[in-house]
Amino acid sequence: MNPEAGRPLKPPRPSTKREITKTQNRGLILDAARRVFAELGYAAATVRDIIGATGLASGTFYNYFKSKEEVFQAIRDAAALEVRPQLREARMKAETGEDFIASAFRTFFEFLARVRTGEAGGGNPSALPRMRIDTPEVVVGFTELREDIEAATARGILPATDAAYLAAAMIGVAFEMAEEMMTRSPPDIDGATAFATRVFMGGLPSSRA
Amino acid sequence: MNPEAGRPLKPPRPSTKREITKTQNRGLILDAARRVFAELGYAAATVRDIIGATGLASGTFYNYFKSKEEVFQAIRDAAALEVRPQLREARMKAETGEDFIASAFRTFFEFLARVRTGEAGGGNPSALPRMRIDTPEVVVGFTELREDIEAATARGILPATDAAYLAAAMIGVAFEMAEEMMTRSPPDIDGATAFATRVFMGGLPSSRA
Amino acid sequence: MNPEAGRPLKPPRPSTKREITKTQNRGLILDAARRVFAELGYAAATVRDIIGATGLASGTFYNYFKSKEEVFQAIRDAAALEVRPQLREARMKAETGEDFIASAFRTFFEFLARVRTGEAGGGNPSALPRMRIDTPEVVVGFTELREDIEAATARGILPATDAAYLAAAMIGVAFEMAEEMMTRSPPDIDGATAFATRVFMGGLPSSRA
Amino acid sequence: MNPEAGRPLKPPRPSTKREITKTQNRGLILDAARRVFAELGYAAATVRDIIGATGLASGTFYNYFKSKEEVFQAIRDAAALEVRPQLREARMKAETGEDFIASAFRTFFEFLARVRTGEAGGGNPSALPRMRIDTPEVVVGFTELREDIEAATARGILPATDAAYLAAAMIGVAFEMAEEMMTRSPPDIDGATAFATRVFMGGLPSSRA
DNA sequence: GATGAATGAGAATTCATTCAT
DNA sequence: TATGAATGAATTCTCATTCAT
Repeated sequence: MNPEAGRPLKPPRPSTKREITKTQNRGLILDAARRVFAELGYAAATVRDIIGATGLASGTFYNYFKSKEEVFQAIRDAAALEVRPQLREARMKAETGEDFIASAFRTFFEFLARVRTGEAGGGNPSALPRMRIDTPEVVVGFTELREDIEAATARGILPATDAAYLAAAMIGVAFEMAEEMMTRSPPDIDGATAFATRVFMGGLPSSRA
Repeated sequence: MNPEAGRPLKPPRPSTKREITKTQNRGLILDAARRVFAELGYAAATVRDIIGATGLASGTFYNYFKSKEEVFQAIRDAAALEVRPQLREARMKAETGEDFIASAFRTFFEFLARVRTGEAGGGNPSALPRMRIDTPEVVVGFTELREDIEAATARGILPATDAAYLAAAMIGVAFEMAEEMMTRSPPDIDGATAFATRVFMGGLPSSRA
Repeated sequence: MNPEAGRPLKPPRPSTKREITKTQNRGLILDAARRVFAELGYAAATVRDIIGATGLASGTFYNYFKSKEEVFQAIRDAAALEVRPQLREARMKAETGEDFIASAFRTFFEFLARVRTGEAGGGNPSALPRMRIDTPEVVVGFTELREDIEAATARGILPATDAAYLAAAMIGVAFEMAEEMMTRSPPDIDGATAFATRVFMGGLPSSRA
Repeated sequence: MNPEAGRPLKPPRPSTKREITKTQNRGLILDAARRVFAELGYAAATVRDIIGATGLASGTFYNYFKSKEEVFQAIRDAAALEVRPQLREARMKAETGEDFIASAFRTFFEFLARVRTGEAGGGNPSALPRMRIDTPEVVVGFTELREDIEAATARGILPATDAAYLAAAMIGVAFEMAEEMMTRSPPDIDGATAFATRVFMGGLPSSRA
């Protein structure tokens, strides 16, 4: 199922005593899985890949997780736990539509930038050098952003056009721009946020600037 | 990568009954692969899945394609062959920015609507976003649209903002909205086109209309 | 079963009318098989390989032979038919042991030289650049030489030592020297014959010359 | 070709019960492979055959070797490790040509006798010569003997005839006679050595003795 | 006969998962 | 709890052979 790419992911060799305090093995596995999912995507990643990136024995994996899917969910949940407070805060402070949109995009961009640095990207058989959509973090970002938008539309902060289309459009912009943003170094969070916000507040940005 | 470079460009039109069956089988495999990729995604799909969806014997697959990747490329190439002229025409005729954007979106939406009918849908093991990004047709749509946008920006029809961000934003909108659009029946090509165009021409639709 | 080597064997494209007089297809197949066996050896060669080297359709093969083994036997029989008269003649003329040995070696060397020119040799997984032992011609050569020796021993032309050991030794010398001989161009039939004969007539050659 | 170049040269001696089993399994596979190669020849042998002769699960094979070829090499390397010192010793001690030749043959015969016990024998689909040339041990024996002869010729112990022909002749004799020798029980090492030596020291044995 | 696509048994290889240590 | 070898089902791919044209 995985003939496609070399697996450059090196297991971080545990050396200090501190790392030997294992029951952080769970953490080790989660970290490895994050890297593997980011590089290969959920579907193409194998449990083997994760174990390999872990440096642990294969059996150990099953002391913590029953399957690849369970790791995926654990990462997703952890990520969700992390973003949610931030989003809630942004949501609270937003008074105007522009405010709301800006902070929604910013939160999404910041979250991804934090969580997805050091990503490899290569190795896809179909030569898609694209950000992986099936990564736990992205799924979380998606979900939260979508909820965010829907809530705002419901609350009247965003105008009540076709809500589904609006959510789709915003998510699409967020996702695709995130990828473009990540190619710039350092990740251009401010620029991306401004651009995206302006699209939704007034059409093509330069028709204003 | 193309060992048969010296062959006649036009494949000889199938005339005998045998050749017709052969062409049909190739099409059978391509169709099956389209369905399987759409349902499972490229990475999760197995050659077996494709063969199974085909009704043919396993060996027959290898009479036509060397691997899963080769089918993918064949589908992508066929799709590209189909959209490219349409996009070029839209690009040529567009005189204003609005024109350009509207027809780019419309072409993309129409193309996807045509190509994605008969899609299966469910069956995902984890709660992954249901939209497959790694489907050959989508890749083609992406590439072509991006080129389109960049050309238009270069020609001055579109204002010179950050072209990469603009391309990303449009692609994101197109991609995500297409998904939403496909859930409505019949596919709401007109509505989706209008909505997307208005976003890029004037910000949130209802803030104007 | 054959992942190992590229198959450089080109099907000789039939072009002239004369070659189209097919029922020499049998000959075509035999020739192709000879080449394939020489390059890959009997065990590693596949029917596919032979068909490929033939330029014919796969089904055609089965109009002439039931299997790889049948082709092998056909080649072997044809070869045997060809050497036997020569060997008989040499056998008849030989009056002394030296005569006999010399002509036995010479006949063997000549036969192989004639039949095995243009051999490729490469491509073995275990990097054995050795003459193939499991080639129909070699089998024939073996068999005939062995019979020859045994007959001569029986007739008293050769001294009655351990006949089995003698046969083995002569065959070994013949076979291994044949390989060495074939590496020289043109094949050094005279030298090889002289050398081999002298070994058996007086020990290490230079202890005489 | 050796990605693990940095590991300690001495593999840690198996101490735990697990490691012992592992070493045993490796040995099991090697032994099975030896038997299978001897019976079927390298080319005709399948990984499946080896696994089958092993009693292990199919996957287990791949815990030890990547392919049929790798097993072959492992056997060959092990065999080479075993003969080389013996041949070197024989080479060193030899003072006369007769000495040299006798001990070269003896070493080779002894080696083969030791290594080829437990061979299965029959089962060949076609009337191929029963001696497998493509068995790892035979390849090693060949290589080592050839080197041996060449060195001796260079040192002047053997007369300076055509060294390549001499090597070929000796190897042929050794190889073919070994086969004959093995059919006698117990393997007639002394007789074979004496016969072979006498051939090279004085021509056909009985013309002298 | 000649053709060459279809067939499906079988070979190579990978992988999630178990379990004795 | 950690280990990592063993397992065997699942997968990819090859090949001899058949058969409609």
